[in-house]
Amino acid sequence: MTRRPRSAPKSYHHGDLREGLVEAALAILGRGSAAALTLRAAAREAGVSPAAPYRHFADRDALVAAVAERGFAALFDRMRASATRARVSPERGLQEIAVAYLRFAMERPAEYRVMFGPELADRARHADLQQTSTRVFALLAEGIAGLQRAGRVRAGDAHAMALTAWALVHGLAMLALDGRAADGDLAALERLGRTATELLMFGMATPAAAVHSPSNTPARRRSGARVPRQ
Amino acid sequence: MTRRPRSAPKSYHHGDLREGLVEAALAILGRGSAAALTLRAAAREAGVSPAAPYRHFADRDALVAAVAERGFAALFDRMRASATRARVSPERGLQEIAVAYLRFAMERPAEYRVMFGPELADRARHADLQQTSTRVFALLAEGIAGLQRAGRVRAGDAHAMALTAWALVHGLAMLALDGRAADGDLAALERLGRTATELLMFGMATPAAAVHSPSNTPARRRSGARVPRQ
DNA sequence: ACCTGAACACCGTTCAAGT
DNA sequence: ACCTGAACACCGTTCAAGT
Repeated sequence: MTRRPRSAPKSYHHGDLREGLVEAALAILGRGSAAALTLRAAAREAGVSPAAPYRHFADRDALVAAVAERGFAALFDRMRASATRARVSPERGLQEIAVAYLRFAMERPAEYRVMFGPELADRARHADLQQTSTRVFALLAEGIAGLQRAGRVRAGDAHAMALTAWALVHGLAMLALDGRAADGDLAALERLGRTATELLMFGMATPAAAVHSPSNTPARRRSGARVPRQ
Repeated sequence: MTRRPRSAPKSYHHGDLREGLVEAALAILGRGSAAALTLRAAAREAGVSPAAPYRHFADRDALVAAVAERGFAALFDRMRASATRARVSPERGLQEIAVAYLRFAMERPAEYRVMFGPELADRARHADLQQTSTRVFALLAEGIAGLQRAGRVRAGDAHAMALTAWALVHGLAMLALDGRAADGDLAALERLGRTATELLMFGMATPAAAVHSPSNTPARRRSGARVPRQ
């Protein structure tokens, strides 16, 4: 958001260079890997000199952050659309959010990698990015809070639960992009995503163990009524 | 593994240059970020010319792969030690594996990032890395298979379950390194890790919902007896 | 067999200069 | 106000040459 502070001044020969550089970066990511995304390559793609980007971005990381922010905004839209589409059951809705997330990662792998790449390790530098990525998390947290209100998810720290859900899908996405899961097969990854979210919803433990085992009862109680704040 | 094919020939002025370069790389990662790890910097640190590394590594990515392989080996040792230490209950053992994993990521953040970085996207190029990282996964898969044999974890695809567990802790580690979880506080991350693994073990659903809700029953059945292979 | 020195193309970034 | 041209330090990589 806040792409430009004031009105859009169609400066620069071809329009808005800041926008043009982000588009160029997305094009580079779309056809290559994250390593190909250099400031100079983006400038070339946009048809300007290597120094021109510095009028609009403090450094290379700032361009990367802008691209990542675009990515999070697109991911947010996908997730929300998917959630409102799947009105079968609340649980199903959360599951479809996860599937939409994984689909995004598989369709735009280089862009997804950049969204979580080391360039943005100190995220305080990029306020817009921080804000947009937080919206993705908020979507998950709201979904879980809604399930709690509906009595479908146990009481407890919705924040910790949402982080757990995010970690799960993000981890699956990364393992898939690394070729460690689903082997590049989108349908397989979607199945794995549904399985994983079901496991998170209903647990891996046998129903008998969850009820009778002495070692499980306290753990279960802790993860329920008073999940520790993180 | 297979650090050197034949006997260790103490060539190069200071010993074994291949080994020296890996040590240098680890030192660089230990005091800086992943961006500081360049071939030339590693060569400088090892006291050789910029071209010398090419006697031992095909390119920069090969050095990164060797460093990552070290990381996975160290992570494997930590996880296994932690699992054998926590002999309280099998579930507890799995939980302690997760905590050991998260602790490793927090203690060696740059190294952890390199282990999952984009440089190693095509992992087929680095057979040793592939093999060692697979051992980490196998440790999780064996732990879950053991829980299944003990009747503590429901029957189903142990491979999918292990991938789910790995995705969860890997996702938590990444979110923590990105400052999105636990805010740099190791103790908070350990709590979050225990909470998350408990949620995966016992589920987020209310016990009532898991048993009575009509929409959950088929889902539960699917995630249990015959989890789809991925 | 292993390393050095020099070189090439490329990158991030800066800065004076142009319009 | 925005962009160009030239420059600097740095990087990955190659290759002839040294020992």
